[in-house]
Amino acid sequence: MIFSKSNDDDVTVVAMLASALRRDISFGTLRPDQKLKIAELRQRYGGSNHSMRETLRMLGAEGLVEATAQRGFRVTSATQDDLLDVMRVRIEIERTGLAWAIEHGDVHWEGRVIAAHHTLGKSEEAVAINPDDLTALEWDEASRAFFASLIEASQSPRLIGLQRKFFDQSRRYRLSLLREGRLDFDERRKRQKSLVVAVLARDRDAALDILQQEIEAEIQGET
Amino acid sequence: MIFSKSNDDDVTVVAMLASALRRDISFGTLRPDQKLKIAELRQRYGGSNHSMRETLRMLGAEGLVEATAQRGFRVTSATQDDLLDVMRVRIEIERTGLAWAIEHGDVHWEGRVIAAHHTLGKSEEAVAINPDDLTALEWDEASRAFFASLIEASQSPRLIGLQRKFFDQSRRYRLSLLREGRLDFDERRKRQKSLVVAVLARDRDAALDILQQEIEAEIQGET
DNA sequence: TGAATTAAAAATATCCAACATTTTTAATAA
DNA sequence: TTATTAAAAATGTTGGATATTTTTAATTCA
Repeated sequence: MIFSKSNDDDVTVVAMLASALRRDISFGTLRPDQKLKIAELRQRYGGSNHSMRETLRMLGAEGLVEATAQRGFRVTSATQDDLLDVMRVRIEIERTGLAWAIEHGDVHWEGRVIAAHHTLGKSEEAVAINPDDLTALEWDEASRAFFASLIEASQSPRLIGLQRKFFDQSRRYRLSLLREGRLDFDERRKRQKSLVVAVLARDRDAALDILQQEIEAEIQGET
Repeated sequence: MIFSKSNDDDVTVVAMLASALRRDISFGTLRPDQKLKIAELRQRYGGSNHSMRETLRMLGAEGLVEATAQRGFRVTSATQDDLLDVMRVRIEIERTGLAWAIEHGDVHWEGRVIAAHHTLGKSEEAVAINPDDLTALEWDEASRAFFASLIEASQSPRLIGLQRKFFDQSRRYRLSLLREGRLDFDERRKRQKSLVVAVLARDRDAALDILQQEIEAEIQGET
């Protein structure tokens, strides 16, 4: 068949529950530290108790939820320290990944970076004007895809997985920055542009530097 | 009470199953790529189908097992490429962690490093003489504790978690090296010694360099 | 009054049994 | 031999039941 589900994400009940919960944690509908009682969650999202437990275990693995033996699950707490930790680690992971990608990447990789950058540009414009939930999610995904494209050629499955994981973990903070209008889209556009230029010029040090700045711009503890 | 279980590892059925499976994957009793059928596993390890599924999800998160929708679970395959990937990532993670620890660590941290090094020394002697399964596991744990002590003062929970995760993922390869007698305990002892010296001297560059060598010594694709 | 104890309620962690769906294997036909 | 089809096996999911543990509320006693 020509058409097929692009991802495995919604084929199983557990996968569906997982994405619903992920979304609600990202938007803060399920707040940090909130107790996640199986019975309540089932009422809200459906699924059997086992499916729900399995789902929570998955989210636990992703770092969105924390499990304590005999005491169930709760949304991972969001503190300034946690934000700092995730961003510092992101910087190290992504710097390493980009360095390796610049070393190994070929011209097709460059093409994919350019494409992802183009898509991201459109999304940034859209979300700057109208930051509603749907637009925000699309923007976040475009952003993820752009960063992912950068290290795609790193040839390290683990590094790529880590990038995704921590990008997902930082989503709550990022969407919160967006909601509060604390993102400088003008600066972002300039940085992203010069990042792509540096990458295409294979100017490793410059590229790593700009990448780090772009990530650091998401920290902004207090204005 | 004075005595209490030191870890949450065995309080729940799932946790018990997880450690049993982890052990058997490490030793290769459950071989790479082996299909993990729920029914068979239950016969062998006990537990209900749900507990077993939950366990496999956990191990999936740890990277020891891979899950495919509708097609169940299998032991993560072990290839030369995979070994290289995990070791390269370990090097980056642990270098970063040690750099941060050297920056932040205090004298108590130094003490813990020395203690862990001492314990490791004893274990290395023991396993060099008699590498049976139990001794091997104790040695591996002492080794883990030593590496962990190095980055303990990094002040990054995520980095510490990643170190553990990838150390665990590389256990299969490491135990296999040990079994085949391809570890140079003399070299290891010297490196570990000088690593501790460099750490205590806060000689960052030297320490990172030796740490990297120590990890690389575990790669040894072909003799 | 306030701390400690006890009893009741809620929630977690399990298990068993059953079924629909999907994948894999074996048998049969072209 | 290759395709097709039928049977078997395995996965994913559900509902209901139960022991254990944690949390909450009520009660007692110093």
